[in-house]
Amino acid sequence: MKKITLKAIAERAGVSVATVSRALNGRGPMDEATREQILRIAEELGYAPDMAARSLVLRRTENIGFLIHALQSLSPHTFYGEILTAVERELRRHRYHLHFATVEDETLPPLIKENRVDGLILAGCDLPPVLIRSLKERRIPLVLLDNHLLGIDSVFTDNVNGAFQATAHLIRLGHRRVAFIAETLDNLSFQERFEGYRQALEAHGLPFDPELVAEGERGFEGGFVAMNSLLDRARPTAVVAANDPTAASAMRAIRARGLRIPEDIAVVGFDDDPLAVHTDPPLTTMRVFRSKMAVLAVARLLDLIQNPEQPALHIRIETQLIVRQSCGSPLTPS
Amino acid sequence: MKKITLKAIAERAGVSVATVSRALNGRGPMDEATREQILRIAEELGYAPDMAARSLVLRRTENIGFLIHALQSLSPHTFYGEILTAVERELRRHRYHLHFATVEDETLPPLIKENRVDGLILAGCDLPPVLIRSLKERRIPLVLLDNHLLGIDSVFTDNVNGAFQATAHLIRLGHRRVAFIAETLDNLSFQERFEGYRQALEAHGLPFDPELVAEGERGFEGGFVAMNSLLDRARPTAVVAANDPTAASAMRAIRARGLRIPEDIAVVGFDDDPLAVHTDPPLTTMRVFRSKMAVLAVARLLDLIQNPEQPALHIRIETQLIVRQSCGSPLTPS
DNA sequence: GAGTAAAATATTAGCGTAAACGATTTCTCA
DNA sequence: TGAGAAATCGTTTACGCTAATATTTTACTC
Repeated sequence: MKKITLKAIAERAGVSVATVSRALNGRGPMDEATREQILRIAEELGYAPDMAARSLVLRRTENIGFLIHALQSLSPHTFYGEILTAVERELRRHRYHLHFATVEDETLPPLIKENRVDGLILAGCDLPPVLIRSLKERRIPLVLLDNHLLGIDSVFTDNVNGAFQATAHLIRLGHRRVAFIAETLDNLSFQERFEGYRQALEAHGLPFDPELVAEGERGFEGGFVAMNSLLDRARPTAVVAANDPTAASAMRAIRARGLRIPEDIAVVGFDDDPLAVHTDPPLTTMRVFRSKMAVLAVARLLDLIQNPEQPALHIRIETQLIVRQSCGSPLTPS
Repeated sequence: MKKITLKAIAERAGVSVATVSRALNGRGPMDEATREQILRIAEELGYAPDMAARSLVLRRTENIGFLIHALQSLSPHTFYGEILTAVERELRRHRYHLHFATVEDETLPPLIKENRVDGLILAGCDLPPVLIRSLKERRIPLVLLDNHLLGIDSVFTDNVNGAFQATAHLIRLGHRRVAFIAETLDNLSFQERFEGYRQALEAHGLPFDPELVAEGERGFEGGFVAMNSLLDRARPTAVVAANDPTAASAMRAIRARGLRIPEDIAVVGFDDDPLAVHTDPPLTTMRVFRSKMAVLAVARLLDLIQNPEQPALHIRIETQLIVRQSCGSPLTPS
């Protein structure tokens, strides 16, 4: 089966390749009859332009790179999986394609230098800023997703305000000793959520007690570790977890000590991960709009590709409190 | 910043572009001194071959397509996320790149006709066989991952034997009324697991009772629906779930009726999804080797690209029983 | 040191496409 | 009808690279 090229169509239609190219791309005035005939033949032969030839001459690939830190791939929550598929869906709608790549350090991934992509979506706040800066210097259009950095376009979740609301929810339910736990604070999102937690305490006139803050370790059981070390030294009546896996993990630590949720300790998570509905009791959490982030990031990136010289835009998306049973419902306070 | 091409290097080194190309690709005999000089200059200038030009002439892209049914992206379990990142890691090791695409129906995804990839990994058994066949007819090297079909290379999990073992585990613990639930049986993997369940019953001399089989619906709450409808008409002492999310969901249905796990009903899942450790009690399940599948599929695909005319290979990977607390431990039988 | 073999490098062609430019035909209107 | 404008289409070039072929340089033999 030989490759179907412009030439093949040209021969069949008895015209030159340029005419075929013009007909297919709709450039310049043309005789409607011949255009239709060419389109018909192209359809018949199942023609599709060779991407290599096309991008060689057009200097663009219609590929977008989706970059994520390799760390995240290990992370078992589906956060970036959902974002990835949402980004792909949106790109497909615009006839773009998605290159998926992970980076482990600060070295430039090969797809950049090799001109494999027209732009980049950098997902997550674990990508080293040094890498981001050096990508920016190469003047590749790029958008940060779920991350932000001065001078670079970004679409991200309002973590500070989200954590504020989560904490305020607990305070409204009457809690006075509210703890904060995270797998790690070596992560911008979690730091911001921590900040939101502190602001909420302050706004409600509650003292900040460092004893009520615990860090665990990276990985799925980070929340378990954090919660245990916290319970070893203090006894909060409520816990704000930096994300849902951490919360779920912490819930296991709480129950392992014979404490009840939410009666003894209320728990609120963050992200509205699918697992939130499966914990026992189902987890109250802050919903994060992954697919909305994806759509906005793609739109921004495509705009940036068309028109590169623009001031950086920072799009912040608010979160939404999803009340389940892990804090006691507002109707039946714990 | 102008693009760094072979020509630029050639001019700097005072040789022709062909020599530079040969030096970089290591083809043909060369003066060691000039080769080293060329390599040095290329390094200095940060040269990387333009992928479009390269693949235009070489007729290959060093891109692999990773295809998945759009349905799966909605599915919140991390199964294919882990596989995806494992595939990407393995491809990167071989200096290949990954194109991520989802399909919603049987139409050929554009990346095929446009020559964007050298080969395909088709992940999951939800991809329409019609589509798979038509891809095969285009003679694109491809490997099925977590799926199998006669005449097409595949790497997949031994679902039948896995479910057999899961069921046998329950029977060994003394259970006689063992149920089977799935989100849907409209899926090869789940059908095979169902088959393994039946075979285990038969092998242990237990009758097959259709009353003890329930299907739910696609989506995260499928297990909840299935378990409820099952409990409405029957009362098993143990349940085999087609996968972990289904099991987790079913556990909620069981507890919602005030029944205890594993004392009243034992539960075993499938996949060893990360969430298995977070359920209460932690879920006994069959471990599936995602990253092993990924590595094998990539190896097979790259081999197939180099040497297309080979008989199809079918690589089946066994599962492993992971005993947690949802069945009662073998040491403390329920 | 001439003749030849071998090694090293240069020249050329071509991959499939789009765009610039040029050539031809058709149309418009005085 | 004829001149110019407009429409239509063909030719050429360029994109950056590799492979095939041609040419030069070097090395070697007697």
